Amino acid sequence: MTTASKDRLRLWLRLLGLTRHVDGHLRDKLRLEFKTTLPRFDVMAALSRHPEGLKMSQLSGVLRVSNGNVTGIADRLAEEGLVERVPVPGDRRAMILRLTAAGNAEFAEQASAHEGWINDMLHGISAADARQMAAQLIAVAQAAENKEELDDPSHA
Amino acid sequence: MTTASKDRLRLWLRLLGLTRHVDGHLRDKLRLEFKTTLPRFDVMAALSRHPEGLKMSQLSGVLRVSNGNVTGIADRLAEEGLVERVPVPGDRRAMILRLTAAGNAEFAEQASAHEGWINDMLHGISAADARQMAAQLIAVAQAAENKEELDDPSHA
DNA sequence: AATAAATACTTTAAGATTAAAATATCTATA
DNA sequence: TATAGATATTTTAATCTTAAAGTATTTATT
Repeated sequence: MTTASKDRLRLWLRLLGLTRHVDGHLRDKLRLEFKTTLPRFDVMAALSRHPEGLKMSQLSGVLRVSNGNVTGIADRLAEEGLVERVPVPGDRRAMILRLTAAGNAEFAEQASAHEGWINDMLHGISAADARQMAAQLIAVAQAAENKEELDDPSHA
Repeated sequence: MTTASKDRLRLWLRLLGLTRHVDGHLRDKLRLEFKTTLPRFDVMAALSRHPEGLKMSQLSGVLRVSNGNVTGIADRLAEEGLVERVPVPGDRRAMILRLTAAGNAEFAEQASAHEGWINDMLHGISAADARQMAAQLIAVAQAAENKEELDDPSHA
């Protein structure tokens, strides 16, 4: 292919390498320090942003994972008393998932540690550089999404 | 925490968001166009860079995944005749995994498509910007790794 | 040579993930 | 009011993933 194509491929491999590295470190930390996993953390983080809870389908939408996936994670979190399923008045098909008091307390500790781990790992980047790179990544992501709309107008 | 810490956290979330987006798209494409998966592609890509083959342990080292993980993927690729296990002369514990002729041919097609998909998705970035960002990411990754050595000198 | 320790790989158990099928319920239409 | 279609969730089957345990073989020590 073109050299531009190779440059973009190399960028992707760097992006993937760094993300996997940080991601793996976060998983290790969550396992060792909190006996939990990143998917569980992600579910609790989403619920934490919505104290009134989220319907299962909203949750899988926010997290961009399948419905069935959330079912299993919610089951295990509920077993431990960290989340609870609440019926939705007026719609017996739906269930709202929300953090329990215990879940809220547990997540507060995890979230604080999580921010600290990332701050440690990315400490080599100044705040200004972090903001600049984040802005650049937004532009990249938008370019990627625009491309997909051209390919598949159903998402437009 | 500090605002710098929040800036780094936001950068991480952007990085993760873009990576997951591209990653998901690649998985979809591999499934729909080649009836395969990213882990299988990764194994074949590693073997493609080593035509003489790799020992199972070398392969899991290169891919940074567990030994048992590679066993299962190799089993399925071998069933389809894309890779083969070759005994290592002088060490009956070890096995070398390498692409078959069919595996080589199949991977050549997949790799070419793969580069094209990434080029399409990242088309919004100029070649120069791609090189610049890749360099920046290398610096970030190195900073992250140096930090870990300070924490855990066993990796030094 | 015998045995202890290390190495290479596979197996197992548990969770994560998806697509597709199955259930249950709701909504709209005939 | 039937009933057909849509929606919300769970279940199922397959793959991926890891840590830990298990098997086989090699290497080092006594």
